[in-house]
Amino acid sequence: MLDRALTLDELLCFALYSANNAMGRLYRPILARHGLTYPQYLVLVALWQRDEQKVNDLGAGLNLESNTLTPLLKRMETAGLLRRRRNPEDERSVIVSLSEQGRALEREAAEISRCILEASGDEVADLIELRTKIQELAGRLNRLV
Amino acid sequence: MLDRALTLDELLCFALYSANNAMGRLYRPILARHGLTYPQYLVLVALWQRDEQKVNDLGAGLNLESNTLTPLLKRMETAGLLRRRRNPEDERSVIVSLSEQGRALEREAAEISRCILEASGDEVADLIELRTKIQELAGRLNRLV
DNA sequence: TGCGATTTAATCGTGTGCGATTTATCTGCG
DNA sequence: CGCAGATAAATCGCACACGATTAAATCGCA
Repeated sequence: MLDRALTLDELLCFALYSANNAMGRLYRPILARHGLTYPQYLVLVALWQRDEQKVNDLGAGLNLESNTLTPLLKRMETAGLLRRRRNPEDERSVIVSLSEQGRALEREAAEISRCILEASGDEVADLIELRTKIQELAGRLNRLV
Repeated sequence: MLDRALTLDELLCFALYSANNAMGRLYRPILARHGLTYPQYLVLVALWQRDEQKVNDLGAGLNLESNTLTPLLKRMETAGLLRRRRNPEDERSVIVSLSEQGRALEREAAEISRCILEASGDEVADLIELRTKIQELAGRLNRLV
């Protein structure tokens, strides 16, 4: 089956790719006003949720590894958003914690997510259902890797 | 409303980001066997659908601009997947066309998309509905930019 | 106790995405 | 005809993602 040619519009992967790029383009100018990039914002969300996480903990939450996180966290440290220090209990790991500046941004985050929510659609229940479906998909895909 | 802290799992944007990354990780080793990256594969899908497209046409289909496409297409040309030539009718534009090698990969693409389909879920109708919802979201977001 | 295996970050190279700008070509209007 | 404005691609710089590898610290077992 499915011998005929594929089209972009038939590909679930392209729908995801395109929606993710579009979301990034929407967030970028809003986040730029706070000196943030999109992945940096996600790191902050993770830290607002729970401060003092090891790099691996952040990676587990974000599905990223140190090859991506280390340089990203270094840039955020340079920007004064967080601090990185070796875990005294186990010098292999590094503990990431919010700076005052990083914590302060949380108060503006509600505003940001409201902007995005409005842009995403009008029916909140539909968005939640969509989010759940996408999370399930991500879960299935991640389980294969 | 929504004064309390956000969590990653509540963010539609993170669901998208995470699912898109996971999809990329799934595709990467499969595509690597054919010497392709994920965006390069999408370019090929667009060209299989319609050969001889201008850079802007590809960009309209993929929601990308020349700053992304030009280097990507140059790498694909170097790899022998396609050819780029100035439009004789209008030397401003560049026409991208498949090489024999690029065309040949289409036959293996059905195999690739079957792999991904199996990984994505078991109920095809559900996947199609999800894809449609994501496309609608992408459409709404893109319309704002 | 000692030392190989494991764990954790960091490093490196490649390929995107994209805002901003530049270069080349064409169009249309006086 | 000539030239300002528009259009198309290319260029540049920066920040991801990620496979592969490395370096440092800890663990576990003989």
